[in-house]
Parts: sequence; structure tokens; C-alpha cells
Amino acid sequence: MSQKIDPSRAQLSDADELGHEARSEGSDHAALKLWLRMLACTTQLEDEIRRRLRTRFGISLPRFDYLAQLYRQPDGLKMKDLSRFLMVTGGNVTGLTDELEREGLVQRESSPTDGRSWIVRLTPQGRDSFAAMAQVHEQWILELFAGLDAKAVQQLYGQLGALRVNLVQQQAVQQLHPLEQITKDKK
Amino acid sequence: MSQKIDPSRAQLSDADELGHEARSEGSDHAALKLWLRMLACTTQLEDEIRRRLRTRFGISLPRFDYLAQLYRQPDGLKMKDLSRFLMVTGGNVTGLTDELEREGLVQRESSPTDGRSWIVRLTPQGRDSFAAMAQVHEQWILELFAGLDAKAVQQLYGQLGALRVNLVQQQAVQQLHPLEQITKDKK
DNA sequence: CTAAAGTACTTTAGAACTAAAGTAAAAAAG
DNA sequence: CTTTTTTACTTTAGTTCTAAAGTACTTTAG
Repeated sequence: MSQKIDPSRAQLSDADELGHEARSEGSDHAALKLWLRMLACTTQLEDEIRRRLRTRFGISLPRFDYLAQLYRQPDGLKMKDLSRFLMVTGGNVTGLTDELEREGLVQRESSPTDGRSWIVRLTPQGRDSFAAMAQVHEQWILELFAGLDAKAVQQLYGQLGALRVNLVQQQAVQQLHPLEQITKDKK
Repeated sequence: MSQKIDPSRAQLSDADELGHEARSEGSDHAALKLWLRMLACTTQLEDEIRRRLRTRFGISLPRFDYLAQLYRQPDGLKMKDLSRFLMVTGGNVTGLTDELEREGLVQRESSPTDGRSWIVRLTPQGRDSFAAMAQVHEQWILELFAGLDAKAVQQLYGQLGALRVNLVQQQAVQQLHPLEQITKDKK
């Protein structure tokens, strides 16, 4: 039997917890509380999406992200660039590429200009598979964010942007998710 | 040499990217873009905190979360409850407990009422260690969120709360982070 | 009571990563 | 040129998790 925890029973009831939280305005620790709530929301969403990708398409989130990155690069990408875009180590990209190549979704081609590099590219099958998944994926997101109206979405987006500017300045670190690039391009 | 990626060079420049994002209001895919930005912010913050905990205190984020959960339970917790609160499997709690016990930060005691259960509790050393770490941790959060003023923090907090209500309703899933409970209790 | 079902923890195998070292090609420095 | 350094990928060992099965105790139903 699985040991996967049942989050529905975790901790106190929704109403109770949310009640407490609603009353905590003006108290100290505001930034810490915000951070912990952000973390909880994101973790929960990510786990749910990971679960759906697994059960519906039999694919892991890291592989989905990998394919998303290649999807917008018809000419393929060097593995080094994939590693940068996905923010993972080169060793990880090697392993993912091995698996996805074995499954026929991507292919390695040796670079004509650099004997050290591989160019990785979606196969036609990989392109079709990802296109189908991306469409369903976006529907899931719309559904999971249905609790927020358009105005709240825009506000959140803007505030998180400000947060990110601060992080970038502090850490000289910045990274976009592959799908964010896709949506940007679509206008 | 390490292969850890250098996110400062990843993708396009900050100004370029953020410029594009600023212009994307009113476009389609708003929820998807919000989600991807949330994910990017949270991942970045989490990685940074993980890194700081590692270099400053030599502790992993999962262990920090584990200690945070016990910190507010002077009478200890059953491992089963720890597993629920931390949203990880029982096998994971077994492993973490083994390590933290070996390091002298927590101790197992057999439950007087249930022969199957262990009660896990911080040792005095564990309590002192965590208290010191938690204080520094909160300073880090204040610093990383310095880009947001008090009003923005409250707005974000509220909007994420609404998002969470929706998630809870959809999934019957709900979970608080251990530190969020701590701050709630402190008033 | 006793059998069946459930629960708490542990163990095992495996997935998805990282850091660090290894190999080979390219670029830079002399 | 030739040497040194850097770069692109791979390999290896180790970490942190999960799912599933195993063990032992407890609860429930007859």
C-alpha cells in the first residue's frame, strides 16, 4: 500500500486556519507569513500539476519542462543552453536527453560548428505530443486559478514582478520558465 | 569543477525580459503567465534559502522544516503526524529522524499508549540550534522581500489566500507550513 | 475470544536531482 | 605553432524524496 499522505486531513480545518490568517493583519512577521503562504500555494499547485501530468500523460514535470523548452526552438538547442534555460546541471540534461531520445521524443545531432556540442531537437512525434499536452496543461491552470478574477490576476502578476526585480538585484539571478516564453511570443 | 549553472547569464537580460513582461498586460494566457511567474519567484527564493541554510548552518531545508514542526510542539509529535504536517511520506520521516537523532537534535520515545508509535521530540540542543537558525532565517526573508512595501505584502497575502481557498475547494487539500503556525501563535 | 482490517513504522527499489571529476574539443595566450 | 585554459558533455557517487511491500501492534466485527 502507498504511504502517500492525505493532505485533506492535514492540520486544522480550512475555515479555522483561514480564519486565523484573516485576523493576523497588522501583526508582525508579515513577510515571513507571506513567504510561507507563497510556498504553500506553489507547492500545492506544482504537486497537483505533476500528478495530473503523470496520470494523464505518463510524463514527469521535468520532462514536460524540457519539451516545452525545445518546442519553441524549431532549430534545436545545444545541451548547454538547455541546461541554462532549465536551471539544472549538465549531468541532469544528459540523463533526461538519454531517456527522451530512447522514447523517440527528441533527437541528438552533432553540431557542424562545434565538435564538443550536441544539438537537441524535438522529433515530429515529440512536437505533436507536446502540443497536445500543452493545451490540456493550460486548461488545468485556468481551472486552478479560477478563484481569482482578472483584476486580481493582474495585480498578483505585477506584485510578483516587483518581488522578482528585488531578487534579481540582490542575487544577480534571473530566469524565465520555458512556457512563459511561449506565451510571450504568442503575443 | 562544479556544473552548477550560473543563472545570472540565463536567458535574456533582466531589463529586456521584464520589459516584455510589462507590455504583456491584457494579452491572453494571463493565468498561465501568473503561474509561471509564481513558480519562478518561489523556486528562486527557495533555492536561495536552501543555499544559505546549507552554507551558514550546514542544514538542509527538509531538516529545517522538520525541526520547525517540532519546535512548536514541546510534548513531541508522533512520526505519523510529522509526516502529515510536513506533507512527506512516512519513509522519508523515518530517514530524517534517523539522521537528526544521530546528530543529537531530536530523540525518539516509545509511546505509552500505542505500541506502534514513536514520539519524536527536540533535545535541548535541538531546541537551541533551531531557535538560533529561525531568527537568522526570518532576517533573510525580510531582506529578500525588501522590494515590496507593507501594503503590497498585505495585498499579495490576501490574494494568495483567495487562490488557496479555491485550491482547497477543488482538491480538498490544505496544508500550512510549520513556520506559519509559529508566527500565528506569536500573535 | 478470535479473525479481519486498519495503522505506525521500516525497508527497499527507484526517480530526479547535485557536485565533482573525467574526457575530448575549442579558444586564448605565449 | 604549441601550451594553457576554457568549454561541452558524460560519468560517478551521494542526497532527498516516492511508492510499494513488509512487520508488528491495535481496533473492529463477529
